[in-house]
Amino acid sequence: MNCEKTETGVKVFPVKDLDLAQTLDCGQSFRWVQLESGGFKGVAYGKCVIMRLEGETLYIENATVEDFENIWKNYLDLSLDYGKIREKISKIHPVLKEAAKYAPGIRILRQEPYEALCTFVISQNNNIKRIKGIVQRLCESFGEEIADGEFSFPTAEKMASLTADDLAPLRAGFRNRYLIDAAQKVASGEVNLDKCKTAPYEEARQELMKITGVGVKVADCTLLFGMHRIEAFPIDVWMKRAMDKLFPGMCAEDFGEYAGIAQQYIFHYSRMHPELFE
DNA sequence: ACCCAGGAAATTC
DNA sequence: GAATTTCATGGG
Repeated sequence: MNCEKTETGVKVFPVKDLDLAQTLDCGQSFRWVQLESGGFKGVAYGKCVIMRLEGETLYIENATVEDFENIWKNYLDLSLDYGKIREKISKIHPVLKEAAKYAPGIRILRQEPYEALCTFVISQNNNIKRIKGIVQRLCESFGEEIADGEFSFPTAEKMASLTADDLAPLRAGFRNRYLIDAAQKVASGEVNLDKCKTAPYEEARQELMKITGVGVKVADCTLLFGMHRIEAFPIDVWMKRAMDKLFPGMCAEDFGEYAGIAQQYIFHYSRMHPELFE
């Protein structure tokens, strides 16, 4: 895979097994918006870029070759061979094979751990459209303006200096105090996010669950999308329906070391086929 | 008016 | 301890 400078950003070729809509707008990150041009604009790691894919050429506007190597290559998980993984997990179950074939361009993003934690705390008993609005207001209110009208995700330290009432304008409701608790425990070191990247899975889960407002599902999503623990298998309402109907008798462990990737294929497939569950 | 939303805490049985 | 209710907010 080669990355070279263009007039306004970088150009990367070849990029396989990537579909930007399937990856950036499928409920793992809540900060990307699709422009009329078709490109996706978003902020991660304090940088704002616009991505677009033409065949197997990925263009990232407002990025340098250095940023690509240090941030975006990692963010999009481009070092992992998803084609090979898809082939492997397709042998587990015919419906999984079908789901993987349906959206082969899904990748698991490597988001910032604290951002993943907060956005999935916000996600509970909520819908994706509203989650995006709350996250947007959170960044505009308490993040740093890194470009004209573009804001980074606020730090745990910044949020730890606030009270739940300060978050009222976000309209996140009962989740406000959960966010403050998360910020305080991360900022103080009571919850160690770095440890969650390498600790045994159940231990990492318990570490996150020290936070009020973090249960098994939010912990699993944080581990999958913020710490790249691809063995995680978050079960939300869609996944529960899918497991009951499409994979009766199976559990997370049956999906193996790439369970998280399988989960994303199944989640997306299920959301695109609601009629399966009527 | 009623139900649901990538759930979890608080309360009740 | 397991099952049920409540928690803000917005959209359909």
